[in-house]
Amino acid sequence: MPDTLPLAATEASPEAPTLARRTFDSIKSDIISGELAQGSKIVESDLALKYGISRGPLREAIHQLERIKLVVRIPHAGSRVVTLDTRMMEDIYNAREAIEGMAARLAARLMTDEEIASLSTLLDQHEAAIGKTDGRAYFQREGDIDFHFRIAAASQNQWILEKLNGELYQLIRMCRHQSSQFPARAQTALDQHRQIAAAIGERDEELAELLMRRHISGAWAIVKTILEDQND
Amino acid sequence: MPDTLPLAATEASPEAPTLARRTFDSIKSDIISGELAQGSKIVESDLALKYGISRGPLREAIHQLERIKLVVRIPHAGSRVVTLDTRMMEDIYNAREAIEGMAARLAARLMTDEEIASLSTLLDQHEAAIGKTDGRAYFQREGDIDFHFRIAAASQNQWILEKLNGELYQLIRMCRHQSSQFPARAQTALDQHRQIAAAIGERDEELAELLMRRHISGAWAIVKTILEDQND
DNA sequence: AGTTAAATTATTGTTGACAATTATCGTTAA
DNA sequence: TTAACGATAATTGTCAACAATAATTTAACT
Repeated sequence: MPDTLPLAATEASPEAPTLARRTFDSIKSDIISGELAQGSKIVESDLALKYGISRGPLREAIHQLERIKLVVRIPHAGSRVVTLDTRMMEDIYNAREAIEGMAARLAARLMTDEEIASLSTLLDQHEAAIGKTDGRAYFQREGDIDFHFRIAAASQNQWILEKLNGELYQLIRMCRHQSSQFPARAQTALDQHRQIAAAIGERDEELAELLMRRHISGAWAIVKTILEDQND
Repeated sequence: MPDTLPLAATEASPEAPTLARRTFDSIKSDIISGELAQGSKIVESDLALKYGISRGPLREAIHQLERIKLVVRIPHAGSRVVTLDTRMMEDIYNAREAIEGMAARLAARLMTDEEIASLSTLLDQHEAAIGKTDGRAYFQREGDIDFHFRIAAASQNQWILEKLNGELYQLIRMCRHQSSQFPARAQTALDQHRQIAAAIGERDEELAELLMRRHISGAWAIVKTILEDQND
């Protein structure tokens, strides 16, 4: 029996099973979008009021946010929204390079031929999108993450998938979303994605890992200059 | 001012600032030691009674345990102690190989000469310990993890350090602690540690990463056979 | 007897009040 | 004027009761 509920249900019916979880999602997107400013103090009672819930589930949501590093918490002293400095982002990108390199290696080993074909289709779509929207489109940036997500999923490594999707990508989204400048390197990225996909298609684990690592460290080099320019 | 507190303080004064945190530590060691069996159900009220606290902080402790994967939790359905199957441990070791390889690379770049000398001293101590105690103790006393921890710390990458020390090493400890057999490859491990330390001393990032990865994937090959033997 | 449905129980999710801790601000003294 | 001290306020940590959900048992019916 499909749950074809009336529109009102969208608001009323949870979608997510628990209050804490819904609140977690809300605050998360508020932080990533910048609605909750970096470094701003989080007062439990205030936020509980704002989201219309009690402090219990709100606390739980904050703990989950701390887990994925969107919030830093100090016992008895409260919590603040994370501030993304260059140092932290370098840690993130270095870790990402290592993990996602391994993911690419595993993907080259484990992806089915159908999945590889589907990945190629995805890149075609991205290419079309770039042509239409002049490359800088918001869609493309999420499209970038689409590609990386597929590889992470194909690695069949739960730990890696969870860390990439649940933590690192969130922070990178936040960093991108709040950076004033956007690099227009959509075509470059797409070319590299194609090379990586090709290496996976050849089942060349070594090359897939190498290319992925190079792709990511190259991205970091650019992000780094942007971050450093901003701090002047 | 060193905190040379009297013995009584160890018991009476918290050491950890919050109840939830202390309970987290307690349950964690109970799980790692096997006192709380793998796969056993966790009932909040029972544990709250057992540890003499209310459900609030206990819930918080359980959430933290879920974060480091010692507990799996399903909304509205309760939580259980994790069960370490071969599949999960393979994920862990693959992730560890990637991350700790990167840590070794960064360590080769960033370690001071003093730290390198100190690392060498540590390995001397381990060698002495092996001679005395017939090798098995190297793993049991967790000297092995000491070495790896130093490298993780020397990477100066907070994310990597936190994931290794807070998550992966815990799971590996648990796996070792609850495995009936112990591989007596202390001398082999020590030799490999020496090679890694040497590469770091030479500031050879490439080699340090390579050797670390080989060291870890070698360890996994052994752990894997043990796990598979156990499941018969 | 087996299967489904209702009622009961057990367990988790949520709430508001209370306790403990930390930060803030004004006062006093050097 | 500044530094240290103490009182006050703000905020987090903890608790016990209540509500909602899921699991279990019982009962009825085919």
